Amino acid sequence: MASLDRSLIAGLSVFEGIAAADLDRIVGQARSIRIAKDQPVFEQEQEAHSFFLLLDGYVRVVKSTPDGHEVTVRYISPGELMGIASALGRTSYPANAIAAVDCVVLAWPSQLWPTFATSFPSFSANTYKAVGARLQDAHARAIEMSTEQVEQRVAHALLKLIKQSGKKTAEGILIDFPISRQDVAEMTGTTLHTVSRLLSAWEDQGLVKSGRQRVVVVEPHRLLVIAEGRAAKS
Amino acid sequence: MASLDRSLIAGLSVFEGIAAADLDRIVGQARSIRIAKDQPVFEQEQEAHSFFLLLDGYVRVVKSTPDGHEVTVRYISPGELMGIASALGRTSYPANAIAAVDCVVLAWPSQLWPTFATSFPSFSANTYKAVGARLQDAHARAIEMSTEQVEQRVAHALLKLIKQSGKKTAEGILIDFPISRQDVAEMTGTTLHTVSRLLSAWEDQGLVKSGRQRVVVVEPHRLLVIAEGRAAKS
DNA sequence: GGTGGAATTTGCCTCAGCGCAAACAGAAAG
DNA sequence: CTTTCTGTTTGCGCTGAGGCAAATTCCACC
Repeated sequence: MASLDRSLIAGLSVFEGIAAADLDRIVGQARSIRIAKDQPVFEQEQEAHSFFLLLDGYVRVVKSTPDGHEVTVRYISPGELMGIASALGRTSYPANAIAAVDCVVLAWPSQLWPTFATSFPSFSANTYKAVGARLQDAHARAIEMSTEQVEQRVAHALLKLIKQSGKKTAEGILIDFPISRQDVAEMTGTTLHTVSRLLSAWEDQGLVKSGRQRVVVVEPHRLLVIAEGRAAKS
Repeated sequence: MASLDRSLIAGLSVFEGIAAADLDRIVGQARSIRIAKDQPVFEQEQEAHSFFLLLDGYVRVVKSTPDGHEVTVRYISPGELMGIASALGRTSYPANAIAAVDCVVLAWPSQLWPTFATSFPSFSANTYKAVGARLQDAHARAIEMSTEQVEQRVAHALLKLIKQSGKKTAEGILIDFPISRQDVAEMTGTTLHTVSRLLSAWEDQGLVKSGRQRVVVVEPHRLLVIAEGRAAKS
C-alpha cells in the first residue's frame, strides 16, 4: 500500500486548525481506496463500518424508496466527508453513495470516530459544522420542493452544481462530471422528460448548452433570474 | 425563580446515561421560561444566544421564505432539544420556533455548549444522535415531496403527528394541540383548500373526525394504506 | 464503418391539485 | 344576544407537468 501523506488532507476545511502531528496520526489510520465509475462507495442499509473522505472525483448520494423511486440527495465534491453515520449514532448508512466518475477516497473504520472526536476536538467541531450545513441544505431542498415550480427547482439545481463543481470553459461553466437528464430529474423531483424540455428551451434562449450527459451554463445570471422566480415568460 | 430539580430532565432520552450529579450541574445552569401560546421561543436569523429543552407543551418550527411562503419543518414534543444551532457551529437560528400551546422550556446560554460537550460526552453523543435523526427526517420529507402525491403526504403527516403527540380518546387518536388546515398544508407543501377537501372526504369515509383546529384519527390503519400509496380509489 | 444500446427529444393527451371566490360555521368578545 | 373574526367548506375552471409513445441522435464497441 502506498504510504499516505498529511499533505493529502492539510488545507481541507474539515481539518482546519489541526496540528500537523495530529494530521499525521489521522492520516496514518486511514486506508486509501479507488472506486471505479458507477461503483458504490457504500450502500443503503449496509452496516456503517467506515467513514470516508473524498480525495478525488465526485460521488452521488442516492436514496431508494420502497416503491422504486430514486432520489438524489446530494453530490459530494473532493475534500468532503461522507458516510459519517457513526458520528450521528447510526449503525447503518442511510443512502447509497455511487462514484459519478473514477474516485479516490480515504476510509477510516467507524469505531475510530469516538477516539477522533475526543482527541481532535476541532475535527469533531468541523465535522458537526458540516452536518449542520447538510441539515440546512436538506431543509432548503424540502422547502424548494414545497414552494417552487419545477422550472425554478431545475434552475436552482444547475446553479448549485456549477457552484460546487463548475469549471470555466470557452463556452461557459461546465458541470465537471457526467450528468444525465435523469440525474437532474432525480435531484429535483421531476421526470427526465420535463428536464429535457426545459434544457431544450433554455438552449434555444442561449442560457445553457447541453449534450449527452453534459451541461454547460452559459448565462448564470439569467438562470438565477429563473431560479428566483421572477422570469418573464416568453 | 423557582429552583430547578434534576427530576425535570432525568429519564429523557437526551440525558440517558448521565450521572445524577452531572444532571444537577446541567440543570443548575439552566433557567426556565414560560412561553405563551403563539409567542416565539426564538426567531429565524436571530443570534443564537441559547439552546432549549421543551419541558411542556408543543412548539412548531417554521421557516419563512423570502417570497412569503411559510413551511413547517417539524413539531417539537416535550423532552426534545431545540435551537441547537450552536452545537452545529451556527451563530443564528435557522427557523422560527413558535409555541403551539402555552409552553415551559429550559434555556442554556449557547456558550455553555462546548463545555457541556466535553464534560458530558454522553450528552453530546445523545444530542448528535438526535441531530442525525432530524437529518434523516429532513431527507425523508424531501423524498416524500418528490415522490408522493398530496393525498399520501397529508396521510403521512397525520400519522406522524399522532405518533408524536397522539392521545387516545373515545373517538380515536387525537392530535394533542390545536392544528389548522393551514398548518397541515404548510407541513405537506399544499394548500389549506386541498387539505380541507381531503379531510372532508376522509371524514365521510369514517377515517377521521375533525373540527376547528382539531383532528382525531379514527382508523389509523386505513390512513396508513393511503399513506403507503395503494389505496382503492372510491 | 457499421451496429446495438443508451440517452435524448418531442408531440399529444390527461388530470391532480391550485387559484379564485363565495358561502358558511363556530368561538370569543362586547 | 349580537357582532366580529377567524377558520373551514365547497364549486368551478385552468394549467403545469406527468404519462405514454415514437422518433432521433450519439457513443461505444465490435
